[in-house]
Amino acid sequence: MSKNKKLLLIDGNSVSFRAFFAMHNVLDKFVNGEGVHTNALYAFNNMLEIILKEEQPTHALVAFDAGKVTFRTKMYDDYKNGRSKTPTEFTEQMPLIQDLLNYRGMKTYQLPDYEADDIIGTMSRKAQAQGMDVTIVTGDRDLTQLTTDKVTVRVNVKGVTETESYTPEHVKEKLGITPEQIIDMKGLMGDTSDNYPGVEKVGEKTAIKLIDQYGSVEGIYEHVDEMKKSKLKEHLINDKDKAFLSKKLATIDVDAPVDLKLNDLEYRGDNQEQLIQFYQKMNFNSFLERMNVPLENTAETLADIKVEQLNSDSIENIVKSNKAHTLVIEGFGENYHTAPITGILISDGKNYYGTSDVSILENDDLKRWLADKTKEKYLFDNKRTIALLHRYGCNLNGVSFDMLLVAYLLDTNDNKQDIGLVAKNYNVSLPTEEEFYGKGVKKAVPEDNSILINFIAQKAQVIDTLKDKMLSELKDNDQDSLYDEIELPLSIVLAEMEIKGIKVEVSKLKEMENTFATRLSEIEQKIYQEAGKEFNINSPKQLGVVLFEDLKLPVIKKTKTGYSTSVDVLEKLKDKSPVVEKILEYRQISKIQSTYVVGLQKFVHPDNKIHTIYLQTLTQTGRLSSIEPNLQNIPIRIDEGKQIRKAFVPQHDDWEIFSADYSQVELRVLAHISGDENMQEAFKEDYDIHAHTAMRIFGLNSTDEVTPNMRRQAKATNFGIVYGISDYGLSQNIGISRKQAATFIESYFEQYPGVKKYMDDIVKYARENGYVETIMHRRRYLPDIHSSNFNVRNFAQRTAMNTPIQGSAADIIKVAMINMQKMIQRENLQANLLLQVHDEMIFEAPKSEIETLGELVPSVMDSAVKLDVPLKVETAHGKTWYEAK
DNA sequence: GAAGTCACG
DNA sequence: ACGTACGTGACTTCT
Repeated sequence: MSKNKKLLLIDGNSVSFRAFFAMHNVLDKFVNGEGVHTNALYAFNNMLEIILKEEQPTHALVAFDAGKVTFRTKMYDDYKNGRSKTPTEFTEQMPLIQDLLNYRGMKTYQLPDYEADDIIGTMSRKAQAQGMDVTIVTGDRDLTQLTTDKVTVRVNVKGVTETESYTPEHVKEKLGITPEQIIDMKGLMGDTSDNYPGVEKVGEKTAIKLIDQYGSVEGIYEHVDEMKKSKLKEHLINDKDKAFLSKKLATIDVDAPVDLKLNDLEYRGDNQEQLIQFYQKMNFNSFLERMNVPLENTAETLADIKVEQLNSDSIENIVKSNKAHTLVIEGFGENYHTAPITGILISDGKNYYGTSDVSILENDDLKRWLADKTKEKYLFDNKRTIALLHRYGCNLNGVSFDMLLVAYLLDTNDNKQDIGLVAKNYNVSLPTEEEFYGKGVKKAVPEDNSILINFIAQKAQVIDTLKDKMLSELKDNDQDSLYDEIELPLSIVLAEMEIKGIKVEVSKLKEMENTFATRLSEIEQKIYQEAGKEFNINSPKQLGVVLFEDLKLPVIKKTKTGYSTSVDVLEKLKDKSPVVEKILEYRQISKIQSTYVVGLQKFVHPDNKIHTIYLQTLTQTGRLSSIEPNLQNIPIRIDEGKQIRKAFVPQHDDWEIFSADYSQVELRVLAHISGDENMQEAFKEDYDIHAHTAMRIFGLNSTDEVTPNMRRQAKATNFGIVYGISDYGLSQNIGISRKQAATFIESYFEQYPGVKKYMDDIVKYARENGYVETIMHRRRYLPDIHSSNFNVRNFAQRTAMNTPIQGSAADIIKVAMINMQKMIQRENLQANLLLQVHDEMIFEAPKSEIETLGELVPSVMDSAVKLDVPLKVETAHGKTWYEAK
């Protein structure tokens, strides 16, 4: 017996729309030869590949909406009104999607006056009546009302390649109602995106409760008089007409005049020849590869690169050439401060010279060429390359193209330090580091040397191939000066900081290790006594049992896996049992001990210094991050932890540590970009900003009346604003009620109306453009701003508010770092910039230079950029990092 | 490798 | 009605 027939129905409009936003961040990378965008087309096809493989349909249909006017708009004028207009980058792709479906052998259909839903509903019932199985694919959850034993609805989640399958059981499980009752639910709650009302104050939860009790909208109104007097009852009665209208609007027509026969929908697969031509026109290399079509310009040719030996003869050619060269210095191992160089490759785009004999780096001509800033070079990861070469006694200058930096600026999600991954985004195939070297225990350099050299030659070719395209994208985004004047010069500054390193007194750490060890075992014994047994205090699981089962303390918060034992919980239990305080103390000390006192020692090199690695291309906002070890989170807030800073010292006796930090930089940035006059005035007059805020939001006449508690609350509110405020978040942070927090926020926005306007405008900007920007045009794409999920969307909105603030502050200090390094050279100082911690710079310098730095550093920092408010800088110095604060 | 916790701005 | 602050990295436990 042959397998059962299966009909695949796709909601063309909703899936295309989701496909568009799923790949919105790569919009400009997906353009065909005629300048038409292809991102939605590409994502749609990806989805098709997966669905066709999984479903193996015998019949298929893709339904589209016919136009703006439908029987629903005739019923209700405002149906789907007020939607923001569809971007032209999207509409221009719709004909292409139709073409694609045609070549893939799938029937498409639309019907005047009806929406795609109705076509799908009607055909699903026809197919079901003939005993066929049906799968519906859509981005619209409302279609789950069509679910039956024979009909499965797959709704796109997170982009289009993943779906959630709805069967009647799954609907029941998720919502607690039957598929048929979904229209009752929609009738009661309405739909904001389709713009119909429902009953006031009734959302999903209330709607489901009512349906559970009365079965349907009709059932509810039969019994509405019996209901207890309540606001809900009033709303139900007032909005009765709306409920019935909305139910009608939500109902998919399963009997639309569709003139299609099931036989017309038989699916016979791709029209290979036309599809290949189409893919070629769209530059869809990855799909071509999957069809085993040889490509003109990628993998096959890359593998065939002829590499000549890099030796003194070839170096002669390189040195006398005036062409730009691509440079690959391959290191093996994660941390490039210790990793050996395993291969070197230089190419002028035509000839490839490579070797794994590192002694070539002793060649003076090569050394001179590398250091010559008039010899232009392209590479991937400037900072890493400088650091690797430095350990082999070579300097590097003249780099104009760093593919890693450019990729990150174009899209902060391209932040993996892996050229293979970046290449993939441009449809160029190159193995990733993991694919080439393997992972885990299998990770190794290939025994056959020529394989390695060939790999790094491929890297060089990819850099060369993509350079012009990436640089022109950069220009289109107006990001060329961010790259030329900030990120590229910064990569050199950071390399110098990492290479210089900061000196650490290991003896000091050893001393602390002993003290803390004794103290820890003392606390440990006391905790065991109180608990009445020995257990692993570091295990949240075991600790949870002791606190909440043995000692029966009240459970404040739960995690996915059990009881929460985090600080805020323990703080609330402090007065319930003396053991809680000891546990807090134990946690604090043991954190300091393991992460810092013991942890840092592992990173001290033979030169008695720690050489961190700054990740310049990781964060979504433009900040740096620091790893192996992280020197941006050395304790300061509590004194026991702050002691760690006594181990950080200058590299010479008679030198000091000097630190300089921006005061309130993020709020100043906010005052600048929001243009809020009241906040700008506060900074121009150099008021205490938190006290000033307190005075305003508490309606006082002068800052003299501000109590410390008011100032604390105002400070928290200022932070909250920067983070993209929510009343709940603020209430949790300062321990007030949610209502009070809401009042704070409300009066905050009254006092700083410009800030309110900024928050509204930036979210709107993100919705319209798909990204937000800093003052230096650093971009962050926010595809989630269009999410139908409330939480996901809200998170994206807060991010839209926060990123320009945090990111612009990051821009500012980056400029200051570059200018500072120039200043040190110009003034011929011995001082070294060692660390950056987001809003501060830490230097070491001879004592004799401290006074000069005290003048120079603040002036360089506060003039880094010109804002509408002044920047303020505070400095300190001392024998150790501890004292320089 | 995920989850929980906690260090920093 | 929904469930929260923004951005990071490292250590420990446990599956």
